Amino acid sequence: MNKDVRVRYAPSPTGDLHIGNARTALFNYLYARHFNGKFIIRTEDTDINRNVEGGEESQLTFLKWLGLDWDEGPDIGGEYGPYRQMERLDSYQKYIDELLERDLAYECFMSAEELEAEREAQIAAGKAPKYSGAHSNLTEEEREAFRKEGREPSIRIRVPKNKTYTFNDIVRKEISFESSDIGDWVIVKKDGIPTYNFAVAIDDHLMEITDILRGEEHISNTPRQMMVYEAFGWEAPRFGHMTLILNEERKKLSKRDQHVMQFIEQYKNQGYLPEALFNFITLLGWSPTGEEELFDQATLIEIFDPERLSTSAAVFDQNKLKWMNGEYITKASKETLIAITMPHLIASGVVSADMDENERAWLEEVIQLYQAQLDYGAEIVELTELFFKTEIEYDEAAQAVLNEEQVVEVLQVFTDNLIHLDEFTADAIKAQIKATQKETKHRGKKLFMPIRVATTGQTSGPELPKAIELIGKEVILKRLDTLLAELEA
RNA sequence: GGCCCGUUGGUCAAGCGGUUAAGACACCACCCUUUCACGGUGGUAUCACGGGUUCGAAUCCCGUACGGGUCACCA
Repeated sequence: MNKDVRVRYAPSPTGDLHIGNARTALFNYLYARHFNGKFIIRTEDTDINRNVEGGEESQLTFLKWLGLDWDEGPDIGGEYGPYRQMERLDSYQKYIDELLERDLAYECFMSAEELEAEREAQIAAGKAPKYSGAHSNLTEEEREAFRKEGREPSIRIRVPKNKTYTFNDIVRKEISFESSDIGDWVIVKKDGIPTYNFAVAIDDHLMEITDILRGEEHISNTPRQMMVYEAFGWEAPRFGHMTLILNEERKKLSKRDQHVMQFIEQYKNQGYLPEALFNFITLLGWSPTGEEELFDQATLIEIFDPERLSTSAAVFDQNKLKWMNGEYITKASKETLIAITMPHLIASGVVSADMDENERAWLEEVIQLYQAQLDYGAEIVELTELFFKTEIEYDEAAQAVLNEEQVVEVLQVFTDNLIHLDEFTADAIKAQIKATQKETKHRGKKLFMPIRVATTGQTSGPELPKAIELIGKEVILKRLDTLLAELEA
């Protein structure tokens, strides 16, 4: 690389940060940092009808949450500002004027209805819809006449005839398009605002962007942008088009999909860790050389290699994300674990936000019981249900255990042992389980399962003595008594 | 429909002319744990199809099928 690498992520503030956008941002970030380049954020807000209030802020907030940082952007400025296209309108004007001046662009007065009619006629005739060029050679008089009618012009660029646009895609290698397949396209809308394809090329050039990684849906935009670079004699950046992320039906992940969570915010809210999400998304459409899959951000920056970007689309496997998040939770600090779980417990109403110190300490112990098996924060609610109620229900698997013949004896003895316990601690409880074993001669599954099921209602769960301690003597004895009464009846 | 892109297990994927076709998730089995969870070991399962090229093809070429993207005064 002869020039310093400058890479950008250009979000439209039309909504919250989506997984697909996050991935684009993340790979550009990795690319910039790997090559010791600059990472820039530019807001593409030229579609004033679709912009939403707070959209930009939301995008930036979740980018930050994911662990990205940038060198220039709408929030921090920089030498190449401003970083919002709507604030750059002035800088586009001279280029528009120049194109008009050189007759490389022209005013088109056709109405939306006329354009639509033209398109439909082409489709009906079995042809690819494409602007006909009807207004490409209007005389000054004709233009004047249209203006008198009150028509507003848009500005279209003249697409060169019989030209092949070829570029060497970072991920797909050589791709070419014929200019004859592309109609003169709009560079300035009727409202005077430049279109995406035009503004993006001007901005990328002005901001000295060297490399662009974006979604596959932009492949066909590339020749258009190349035309702009060509018209001004500018060198085009390197383009790389990443594959799309698909849903289970192998369709482009769309915001309407019900099966997977689409927005980064949802993952944050469900108690996913940003490091896990970062790691997981990186592995969607890119793979390292070795067999390792768990990487922290610094390592990913170091080993990232754009040559290893995948050329085929990937299905978003939420299940594997869950697993990976679980791996990160297992390694997380106590503080992090509490932070991603406690709010869910409070929200579910089982504990109060202004709990006292004792309750908090108890709750933290309960939560820690599940650190190794927890996959995401919100899961804590169902996992810990049994700690927040006195009566429990026994499902089929539990019933099966309770039907075993030794159950009554084991539970009877265990209950008697427990009643006299002064210190209701895990160690003491463990000793009583041992004592129950000696007395009943039952051990292993025959010993533990009845106790586990009777006290927790579940056939699987956390370490038993500790769980019993945390449930508390009173509740445990109550459960035991109730169950024994039922079993004997 | 035109143009563009893609196709290795259920999913993510390695592989870039010669491999017993890695690894991960999920699933199953076993081991560890006096139970559970964690962990460990092993197993089931893949080169879309048809032609070439080659001594040899998952790898290269051409077709077909299938999937996707795009053809906006959206980005």
